[in-house]
Amino acid sequence: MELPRKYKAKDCEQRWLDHWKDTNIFAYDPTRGRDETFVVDTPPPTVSGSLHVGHLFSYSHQDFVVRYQRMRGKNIFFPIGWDDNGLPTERRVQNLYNVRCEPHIHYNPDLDVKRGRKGNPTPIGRLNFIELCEEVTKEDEEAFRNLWTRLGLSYDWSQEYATIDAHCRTMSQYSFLKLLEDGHIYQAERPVMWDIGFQTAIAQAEIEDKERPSAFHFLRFGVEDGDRDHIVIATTRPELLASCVAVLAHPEDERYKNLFGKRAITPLFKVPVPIMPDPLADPEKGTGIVMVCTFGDQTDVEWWREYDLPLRQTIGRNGLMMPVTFGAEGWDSLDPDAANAVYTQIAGQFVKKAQKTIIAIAEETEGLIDRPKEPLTHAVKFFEKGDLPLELIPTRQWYTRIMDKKEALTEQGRKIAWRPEFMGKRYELWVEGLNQDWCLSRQRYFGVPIPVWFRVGDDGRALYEERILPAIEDLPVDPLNDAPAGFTEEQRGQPGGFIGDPDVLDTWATSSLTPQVATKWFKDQARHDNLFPMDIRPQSHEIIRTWAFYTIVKAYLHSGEIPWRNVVISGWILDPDRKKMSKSQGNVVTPEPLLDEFGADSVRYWAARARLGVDTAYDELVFKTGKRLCTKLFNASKFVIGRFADIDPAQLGPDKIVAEPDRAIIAELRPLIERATAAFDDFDYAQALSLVEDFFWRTFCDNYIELAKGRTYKEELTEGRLSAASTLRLVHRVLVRMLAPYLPFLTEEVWHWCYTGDAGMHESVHRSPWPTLDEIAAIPAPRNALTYQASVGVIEAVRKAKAEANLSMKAPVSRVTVTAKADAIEAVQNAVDDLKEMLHIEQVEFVEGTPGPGLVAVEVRAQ
RNA sequence: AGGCGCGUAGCUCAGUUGGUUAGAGCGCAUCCCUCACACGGAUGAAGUCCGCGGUUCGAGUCCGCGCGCGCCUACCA
Repeated sequence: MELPRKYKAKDCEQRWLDHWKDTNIFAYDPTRGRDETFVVDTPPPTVSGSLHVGHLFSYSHQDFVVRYQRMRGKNIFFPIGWDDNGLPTERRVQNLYNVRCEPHIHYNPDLDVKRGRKGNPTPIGRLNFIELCEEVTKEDEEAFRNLWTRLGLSYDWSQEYATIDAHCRTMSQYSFLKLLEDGHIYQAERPVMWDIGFQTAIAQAEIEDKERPSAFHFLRFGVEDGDRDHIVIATTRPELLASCVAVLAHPEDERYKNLFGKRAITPLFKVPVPIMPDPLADPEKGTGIVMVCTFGDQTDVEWWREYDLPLRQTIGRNGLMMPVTFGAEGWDSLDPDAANAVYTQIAGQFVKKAQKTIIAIAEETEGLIDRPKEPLTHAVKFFEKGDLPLELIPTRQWYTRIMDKKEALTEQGRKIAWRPEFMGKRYELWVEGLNQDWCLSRQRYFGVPIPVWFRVGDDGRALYEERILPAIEDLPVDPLNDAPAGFTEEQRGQPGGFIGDPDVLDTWATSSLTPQVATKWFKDQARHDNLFPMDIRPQSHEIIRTWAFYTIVKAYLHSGEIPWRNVVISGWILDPDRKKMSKSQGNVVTPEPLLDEFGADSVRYWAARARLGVDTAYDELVFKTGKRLCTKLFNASKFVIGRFADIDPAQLGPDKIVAEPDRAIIAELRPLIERATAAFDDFDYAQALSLVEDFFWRTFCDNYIELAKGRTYKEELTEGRLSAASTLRLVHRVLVRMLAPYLPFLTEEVWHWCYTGDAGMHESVHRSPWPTLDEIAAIPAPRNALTYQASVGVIEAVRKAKAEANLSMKAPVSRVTVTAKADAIEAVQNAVDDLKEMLHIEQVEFVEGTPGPGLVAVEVRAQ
């Protein structure tokens, strides 16, 4: 056999990708039982995001585990999907085509917008917008598919899905209807966390706190019938003054006790509001007395509800101050004209601008500001994808009831094995801190439509209590485009007719169903039952509160089960300064050039070196180390195979391993197999790699091959030569398999040089069995348990002597004296012929004695 | 503010359930072109295992306290 001289990753990668595809070796076999099947719930990456070196990292981690399980004989269910619905895609399309979605515009089948056009955004209809989203999504998916393929991820590509495709829409809508039917979903009109930029409601999981500079403004409020003429209230949001509906202080607060029951008069707007005691008012904060607005924060909402306060909304959905008339119903004022004169100045302004205006007006008004403002920094809630502070805006939204299930959800989390274990804590902490039901509806376009219509009353108004739901077999539906059964499109929006719910579902409403999506759930109940709950969910830690959480919620609500038995958490790739990689910081490393430069195996090696859950600084040296390992494996394999290639395989085998040094190396192999297997069973691929790599390089290449080499050069097929050849073949075949999960391309290449036809092995290394102790059970242990260790002692001593004498390693040595205890002497004697040949020693002398530190003391005399 | 994790050689990190002299890769120094590999090999220098206290015959490993870093959760008067 002619083996290539140098290893070039590129030359073999595409070849094996094609081969694996042709032979379909990664396909799931639905005929096999659950107990012999390993089921993975893969995270569908957001395809509108950029390809990131972190993708290579965490997706490799799944593949190590999966390939190991496959070699353990498991039938692998390893689907992959793409997460494409939602805001990121919408934003990308808006930027790419410079368009704006206007839902009222009709569909234009001939719409032709070009990318990169400058100027004002072109308004286009909803369906056109969705079409563009789908188009972009397709392209993005292709880029991801290419990268995932190049990395050698062993997916069953026939299970591919996209979270916006018809199947996922069906699953997601089915889930919604089921939960609605079971009473877990409800619709309500109430204050909700609202992004004024994207103009949509969002859920608690999408909120991100950011520290922002702000300031306390100390405003004087009037007091009716009081013993004083004013109270001072500290506020960071003076622009909400017009929304003030009450003033609260702690019941025990002596400063304000006597004011409870009286009314305060808001400055500028002169609105009388009640002064009430409430234990939630913190005497330490500000001046200890707080104005309640509709709505400044979550506590305002609670107070508003508890005391049944009026609603005075001033911030609109677009973040502009709404038009308001004082003196009108609900907008009482002691001086409506003055109030309106002030409000007119902020009406229509953006919140932030309105704040400045109000402050300016206040500053000009005599006796309003009590003392200079006090700068401070505080946490402000943002939508994770937005850059404007969230507002609490009363709107009609759909919710999944979860607040009443916190205990049960915590319990579910405890049934799952989190790896590393402490990651389970993050889940529990999140569940503990839940403060609102899951807001499901989004006022967006590219998403799974909420499958609900409402009847329209004779007065032309929507009757939100009179829902029309689709039949399950009609899913997926688009209520804005499809008419419900029994109606015609002409009745849309007409009195006595219907309207479609205009909203789409939170992307997590669909992403939380990836197990059900993959199993096909109610569409193929038998398949679902055979796959669910799944074995593992690999993911990274920042989506514990979203993806893991919501998936656990859905599995619990739908089937009372956990979705998977293990959650396997990958860490993050940080930049070399240990900062998070992000597009905005410009420190993102793109993956393709790395694959080009180092090859997929080397990149995977880099990923494999990181332990589960541990964030890892990006370090190119590790790629180089990976490449070195590949080169070493290539060269060693070429050599090892060359040492026995011309011997009839029938003459080689475990029964031919008779030489003591050979049996010694086999003995070393046992703990390796045991420990690496245990590590892998525990999802600790990094530990397994470290063990295998160390054995391969140090034990096998540096010592054993050198030791046994001499015998393999014998002319005759001596017992010693056959023993060495058999050992090399056996150990090498074990190591290639143990490296296969990490280096799938190179190991497959090497495998095909030699082992594809072996009994008990598979044509592909990736379907061949992971090494077990059974394979070497028949090989007796060496007579002396110290043989390997004592031999290495001699090798190291002689090498050291040669290095210190600046000699070549092949320089001859006339005599070596080994001082050791009797059993170690015997051990060395068992390998002494190999040692002499390897180290070019003429004569070895043994002296029984105490060697000092170590097993053997070695004295070397050069020639 | 609470919770979690981390702190080991110049750098990046291992360290199996507590056990001799704490390891690897990179880097550094010296040497070796040995018929698989110079993308290699040999040898070496280099660590108060963050600090203090405790448990133990024995602690990098277990416990307590402290310091530093990171993350999670909370924090909008």
